[in-house]
Amino acid sequence: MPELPEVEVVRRGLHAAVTGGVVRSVEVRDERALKRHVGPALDFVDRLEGEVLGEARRRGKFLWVPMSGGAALVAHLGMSGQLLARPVGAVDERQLRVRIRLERGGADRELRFIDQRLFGSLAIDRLCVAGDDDVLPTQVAHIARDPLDPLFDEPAVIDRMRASTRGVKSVLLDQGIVSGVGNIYADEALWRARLHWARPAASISRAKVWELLGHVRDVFLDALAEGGTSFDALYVNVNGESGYFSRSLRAYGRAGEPCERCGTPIRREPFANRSSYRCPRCQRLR
DNA sequence: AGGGTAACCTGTATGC
DNA sequence: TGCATACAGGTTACCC
Repeated sequence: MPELPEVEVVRRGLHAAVTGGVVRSVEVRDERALKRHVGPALDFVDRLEGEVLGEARRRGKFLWVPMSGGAALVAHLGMSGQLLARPVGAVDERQLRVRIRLERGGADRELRFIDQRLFGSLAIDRLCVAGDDDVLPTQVAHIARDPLDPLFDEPAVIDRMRASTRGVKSVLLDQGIVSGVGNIYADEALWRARLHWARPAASISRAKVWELLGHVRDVFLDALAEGGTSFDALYVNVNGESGYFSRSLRAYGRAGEPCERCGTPIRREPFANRSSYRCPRCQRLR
């Protein structure tokens, strides 16, 4: 569920809530929430306890918090993951999977990982130096920079996208080419660019792909300004608050509603075991 | 190479 | 009320 804007909202919240905290204890209530951790739950707990948490970082949809010992606490929210900063003693959420008790400035609080569907997970991972001198957790090394990254190499990404004969949406969702885009924002950017999701990327002009990436960046920034997209209580920031960008969606989830440009009803179509939404008039194949 | 599919999970909405 | 089905923001593996 959470795509770049939602994950970035969480990252900013983590910065305010946990940076500088010392891990006092860790409770793993469901080991399935450690899917990305190499090793048993006990190892996860041992490597986390006593560490001082640094400043939260993000690449694409991955989050991590560097720790004093040199490793990092890595999080991916999957479809339904949440990271919440809660006071000690607050009532446990139904899907609370991992509880991390922190001490900061003499006060205790909890960083909680909640995940309904368990496609997200936490892990302790070591940091490595990736291609361009970037320090990343090893499991994040294959993730490309996102369009909001100051070092995003736009001409190189345009080349890579146009080197593919795949459908343009499939390329947008490929986190190894451009990261942070998921099903919602792919459909929104394609609507803004008037492109059909199945259009082969290689058939789109350089200028048009450049425009498309501009729309991806714009829709990310628009969503960020609204606190992200929440359809229900599944996506919330670290304080448990929803975002409001769902009001501004123009394609995603709007099947049957008139396109804001031309009035034609938005259509839902099967795509890669999920759904794509497009305007059948503005976003044609040829 | 890249598409289709399934697997990993739980919860909600809908229809009968 | 119950039951069956479809669907949901992601990622990865495997099979053609």
